[in-house]
Amino acid sequence: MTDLKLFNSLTREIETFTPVHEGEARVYTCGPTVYNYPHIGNMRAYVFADILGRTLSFKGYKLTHIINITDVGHLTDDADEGEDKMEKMAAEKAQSIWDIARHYTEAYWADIEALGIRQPAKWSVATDYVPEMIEFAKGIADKHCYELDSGLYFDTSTVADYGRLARAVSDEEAEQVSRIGDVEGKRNAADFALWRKTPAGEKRQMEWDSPWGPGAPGWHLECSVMGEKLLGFPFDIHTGGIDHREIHHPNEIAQNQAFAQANHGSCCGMEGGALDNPTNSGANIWMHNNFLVERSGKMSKSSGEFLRLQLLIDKGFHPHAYRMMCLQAHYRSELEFSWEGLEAALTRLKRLVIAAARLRDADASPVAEHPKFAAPLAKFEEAMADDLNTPIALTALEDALSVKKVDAGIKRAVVESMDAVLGLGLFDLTREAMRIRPENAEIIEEEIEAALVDRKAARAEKNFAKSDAIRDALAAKGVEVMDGDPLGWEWALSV
RNA sequence: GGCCCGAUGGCGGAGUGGUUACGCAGAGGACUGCAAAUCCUUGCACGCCGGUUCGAUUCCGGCUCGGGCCUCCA
Repeated sequence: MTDLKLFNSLTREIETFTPVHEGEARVYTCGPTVYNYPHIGNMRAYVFADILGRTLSFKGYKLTHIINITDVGHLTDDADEGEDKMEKMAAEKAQSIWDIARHYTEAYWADIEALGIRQPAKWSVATDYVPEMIEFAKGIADKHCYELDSGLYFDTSTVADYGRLARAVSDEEAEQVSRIGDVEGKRNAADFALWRKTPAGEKRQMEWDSPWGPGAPGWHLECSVMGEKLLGFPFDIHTGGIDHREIHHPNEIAQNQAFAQANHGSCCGMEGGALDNPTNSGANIWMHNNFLVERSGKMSKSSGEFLRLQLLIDKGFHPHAYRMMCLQAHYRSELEFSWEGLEAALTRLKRLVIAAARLRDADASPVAEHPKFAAPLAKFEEAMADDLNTPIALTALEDALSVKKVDAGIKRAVVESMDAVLGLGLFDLTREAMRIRPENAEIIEEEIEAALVDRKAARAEKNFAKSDAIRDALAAKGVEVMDGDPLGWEWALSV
């Protein structure tokens, strides 16, 4: 089998995947902060992580995948002060912060399921790990941290190669032009809080006691702690959105370096914990998916249409159309979102489902070495092994489906094996299920079926004027009639 | 101001030092009462200026334009 090659953001190079533990793959994915609904741009990260996990499984590795749920700790505005996002939303909604977290976690999980994303081994919830975070912070506090009125801060000058992941330049080299008011007393502009003290006289909904007083953990601590607790240092792959490459992950790496120095005397075997050896970062490979963008700029929750997955469904799109859209682009490329593009993805998906349906009655045979499938299978494997090149893998799938004069059982087995990696669910989807009623549809299915009965009668009498009138009337309400198709009719999407 | 990325046909989007994927849309055909759906076939592109090279869309430099990050964000 072809070696799996993955792009490591830390080295900025394609590397061959070599597991830390023989036959295993341990993956940590930065998950959502559950203070609001996820938009479809957020979800690209989890489609990507899912594809990575499926590929590792396909390659035969025993996968342990962790996705965290951040239900504490992120602020609304500047680096270390300002309102907590969670607390702010709780106040706005006049709900308990815990209710807010549960509500948005469930909304996120609904999207995960709708997109056919496999369940991770564990959803790790940040607030379940606060004692461990405090222990972690205590362990590195002496050598790497200092205390200010607002919290416990990490001194980024105490670890080697700070900011390597982001290709950041150090304070001395760069004229820091900060757009934010800095926290008084910080030793380096990049220093960040491990523990945020609750201001005197205030009481937060979420706060814990600590050696530094009551407060809440800093935003970067949870991932270091949960990664180490659940997967061990070093683990194999850490994923997240490309935005994490600049701040969150460099800080996480700095914490990991400090942790390893404190616990092992050196960082995972390397003196000084230099990042020339990625192992010292806590994970061997750091992977980042690029953004989904739209003409108006980055996905936004505050301006314009809030692009939730549910909005796509309300407009008549099956959620897997969005998955298809993601798969058509490489995860490291920006992907342009448009409704037209989503329609194109839906059409492509429908045609694949139709092709798969023709194999539905065939029993999947073992994927015997069949000469006609050798090329598509090889193309598929090479594409996925080449840093998860799903756009090419998709064409291999289509190549396999278009092989002529071949046993359907074998074809089904080949297609299933590919779809297990891409996760489109071709044999579980039906065209009927993909015929989603747009929220603004002016007609219900019963009326359509009734009209089609009348139309059929008119056609039998060769009263084409009448049958065409019925068809036009349906078309006016967004229904497309398809005589030669078993499905009979379809919503004509227009967004 | 600093760091970084991108520019491929109508749209989306791969990839490559020499024959330039694929999808959607378009065109033609089969099928249909006519359409639609489906199937088959198919036209169309590598931002600009230099350089390296026998040869560049692909490598290098410059330019223009666009975008991201430097503040929580997938």
